Amino acid sequence: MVTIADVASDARVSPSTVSYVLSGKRSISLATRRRVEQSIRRLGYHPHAGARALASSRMNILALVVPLRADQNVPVVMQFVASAVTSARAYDHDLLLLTKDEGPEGLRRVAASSVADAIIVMDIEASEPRVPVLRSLRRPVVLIGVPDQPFELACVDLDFAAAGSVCVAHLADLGHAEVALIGPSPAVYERGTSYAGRFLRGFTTTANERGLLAASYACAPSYDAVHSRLDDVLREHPDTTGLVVHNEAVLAALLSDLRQRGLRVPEDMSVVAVCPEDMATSQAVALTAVAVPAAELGRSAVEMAMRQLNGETHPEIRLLSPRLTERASSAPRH
Amino acid sequence: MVTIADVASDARVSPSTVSYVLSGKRSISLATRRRVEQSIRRLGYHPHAGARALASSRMNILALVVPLRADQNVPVVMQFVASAVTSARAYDHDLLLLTKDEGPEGLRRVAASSVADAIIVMDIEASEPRVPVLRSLRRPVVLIGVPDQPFELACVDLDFAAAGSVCVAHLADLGHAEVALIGPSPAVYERGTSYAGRFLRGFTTTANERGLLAASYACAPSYDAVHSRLDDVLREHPDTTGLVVHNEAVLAALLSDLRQRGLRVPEDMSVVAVCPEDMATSQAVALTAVAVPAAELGRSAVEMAMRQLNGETHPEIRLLSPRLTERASSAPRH
DNA sequence: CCACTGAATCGAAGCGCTTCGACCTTTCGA
DNA sequence: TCGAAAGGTCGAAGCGCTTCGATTCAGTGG
Repeated sequence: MVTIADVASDARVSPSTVSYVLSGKRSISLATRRRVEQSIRRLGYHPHAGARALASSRMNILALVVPLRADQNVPVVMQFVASAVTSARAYDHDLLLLTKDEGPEGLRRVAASSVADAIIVMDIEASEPRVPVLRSLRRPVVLIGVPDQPFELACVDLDFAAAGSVCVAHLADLGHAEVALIGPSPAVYERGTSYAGRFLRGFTTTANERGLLAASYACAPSYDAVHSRLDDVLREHPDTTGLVVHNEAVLAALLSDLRQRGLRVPEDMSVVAVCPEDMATSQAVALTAVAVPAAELGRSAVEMAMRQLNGETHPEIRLLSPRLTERASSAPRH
Repeated sequence: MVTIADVASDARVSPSTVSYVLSGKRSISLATRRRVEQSIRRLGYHPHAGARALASSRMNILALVVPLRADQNVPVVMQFVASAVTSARAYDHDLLLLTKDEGPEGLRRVAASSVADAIIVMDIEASEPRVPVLRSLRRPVVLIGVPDQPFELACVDLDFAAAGSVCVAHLADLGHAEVALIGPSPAVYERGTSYAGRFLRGFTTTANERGLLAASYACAPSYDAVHSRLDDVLREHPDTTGLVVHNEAVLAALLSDLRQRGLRVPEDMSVVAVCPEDMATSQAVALTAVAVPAAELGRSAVEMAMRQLNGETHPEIRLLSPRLTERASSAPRH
């Protein structure tokens, strides 16, 4: 194994000088720096992560806690993970994956053993039970999602209230008067996942403000559930002409069910979704949608973690503004 | 921070004794062991990962290299990742995520800096360019997929040749005489991803053996592509009554397109898929399918990596046998 | 009864890195 | 011309852990 001592003797400087070249924490003459860098390249030197961690108490690893229940929003999670790992690398950090299943003990372990310098947690519930543990870790933490009581923890999320609002507003602008929300599965509401409620609130509030009739339905991710929810909508509110779908998993099923009922999108029914961009465009009808900015969330989360690691400690709550893109699935009301 | 010295003095033993209690590498009297374990719990001691790694040159971390191109098989990747991280934890290891984008330099970095003790690589191509680098790392490596020249690297994969064979055999057993394969997107074939070819070979060989007429079509993951491939099939082979679909991404589109053509599944057309179990059951028609055993692959890969870390070094190629489950989408030919 | 063996424990030497203080040159302002 | 400041480099002290003898003490067979 190539050590810093090997590099040092190759470049005829002391190990500490090599270290300073690497970290930039002291000024080094150009000549020396170049000599050292050359030795590093020639020998293929990579600092030993453990040694570095021991000496500096920085592992250069971020932990990311993901929900691995077979939720249907798997692609979104994946997109998020992808963006987080890429962003982390941009800060010369690696990404360690933890599952929600490991529970508080897993968080404690990872923090106490200094495997990870900071922790990013996805899938935050309204009354998130992990908040106390996370606060006790004395490590930077970033939550993806906003619990009711974030205390001093940093959070980042899509502004779901605004998203709900934007969807309704779009339909209102198109002249629709009666709309319905097809929301996440009942399980999500029961779990008290915070975004579901926030979206619904935005949806309802804006519907009221704009004088729309608005109903809302939780919908499990299955063809059957979609079918009965649409039955409900059309029975209870037969004049509904706009659907807001806050449930990626049922989009395909919903479109196909509408078609089978002879309802054309957007002529007979406008559909506005909340889903990742590529999902919106890959449906049978390109969907007008508020994008779930998974990649941006991942980037933000990493950035906020790094900020904290560098001592800039404003426990910030960052809400990303929703952006609605008009596509083929929404049109003025007949 | 709680160190091993704290535990040692609390339990009134030397640090080395604590270490031996933890590692079990020397015999410790029951009384002492208990005392130490109690101190550990009471103080909430977790060994410092860096220090441990420095002293033992074991980081207890496995690296997993995943493809993060927005492939449509994202859920499969995720399932795999989930199973890998869970399995790794069972061996007291953590999982570090790397992207394919990091390239050979990333692999070298992770290996040389001892961040990861072993490396698992997904998305292996037939003539996998990373094989040389991986061999040079002098670390345990496990490939998910089998390149043409695996040299001494361990591999694990579904036996795709057998899978192709099983699908055709099933249709043959049901009396179908003319079948078609809807394969992965042309991009996959071009990339020379190894499983595509192996599946096709199994499919073709068995079709010949059983005296079936068999055609095969690459199919991009879009509604349009599916539509034209089905046009092709029905024009070139109008008597086709069985479809083997080796392309998770197009399943939904394919079923919906068949329905629009007035072709009923399975009465007019039997469909056999290769896809994850939950995907097979969540379609409009429950699909007869060979399951992609993502979870089992993840487990195997981790297990093989751990074996190598423990010095049992048979560079093994493990092929998991396909299992076909009959569901509603296949039936005897009319 | 002695020499030996094995079990249980300890002390100390690193593992490879960062970082602090010290030291030696230059440079520069007074 | 001298002293101070700035720039550049080095040596050594850890960081917290594992592991290799060394040591002690019982028990054992001859």
